[in-house]
Amino acid sequence: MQFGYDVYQENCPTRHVLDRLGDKWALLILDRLEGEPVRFNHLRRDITGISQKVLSQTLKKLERDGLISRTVFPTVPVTVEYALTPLGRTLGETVNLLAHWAEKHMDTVLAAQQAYDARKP
Amino acid sequence: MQFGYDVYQENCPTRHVLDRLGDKWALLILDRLEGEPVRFNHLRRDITGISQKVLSQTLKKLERDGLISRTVFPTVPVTVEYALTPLGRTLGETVNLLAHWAEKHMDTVLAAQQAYDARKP
DNA sequence: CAGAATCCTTTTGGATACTG
DNA sequence: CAGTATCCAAAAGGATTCTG
Repeated sequence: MQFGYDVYQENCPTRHVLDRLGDKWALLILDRLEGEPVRFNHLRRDITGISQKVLSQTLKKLERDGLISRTVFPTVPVTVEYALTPLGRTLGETVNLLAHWAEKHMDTVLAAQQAYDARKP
Repeated sequence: MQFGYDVYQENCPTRHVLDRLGDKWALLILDRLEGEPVRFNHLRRDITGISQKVLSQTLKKLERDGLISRTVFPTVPVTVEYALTPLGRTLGETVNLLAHWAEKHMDTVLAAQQAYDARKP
């Protein structure tokens, strides 16, 4: 099955969704949130290389899309937990397939890259 | 199932693969190439909004990863066909699931966005 | 037809400092 | 702890021109 024709057109709502998924950090965050809820700085430590600014922005987008929830606990200092919503959980299963593909075919991709670079240096 | 722990670390090869998939155009191109091979300008016309430069760059990356093939026909003027490789075809199935998710849950996401914007104007 | 090259604008992202 | 605000460097992207 392919996308319907209109998905290739601009301003198609599905394109907006794909734009969001087409974010290297979003996929990693969604995957990380499977299992238990995770606090902000915990995410920041776990997902190496993401800056605090970009993490903050990405979480906000995912929350806006209804994929993750943000829960504030009135401790001192304040604690914030991020978790997948039911909607986010349905997407998580799909993301896992992507992750599984990546792990399974990673070696093949790397070999293809090296072959390509050898052909076109 | 989640990613292995190392996937969250920088310079993990799986991250490189996910970076490539985390490209809004790559997903659309992979999907469009299911079915028959497609020529450059045909892709350009079908995938509305992509510039010739970005299409060219994206195709090159996908070819380097071994996901698509590029075949040159010595016509005048020259004709170039892009198609999924067997490897690309295995990924295509996963991409379809993502596309299917997007089409199915698009309305829910849009509603979540409007609710979010209403809460935080 | 299928691009490469160039230029220039827009976006993105990192570093730093500050706040409830 | 969990961010926001600001400034600046880097990268991505569009428009245009040119070519085998």
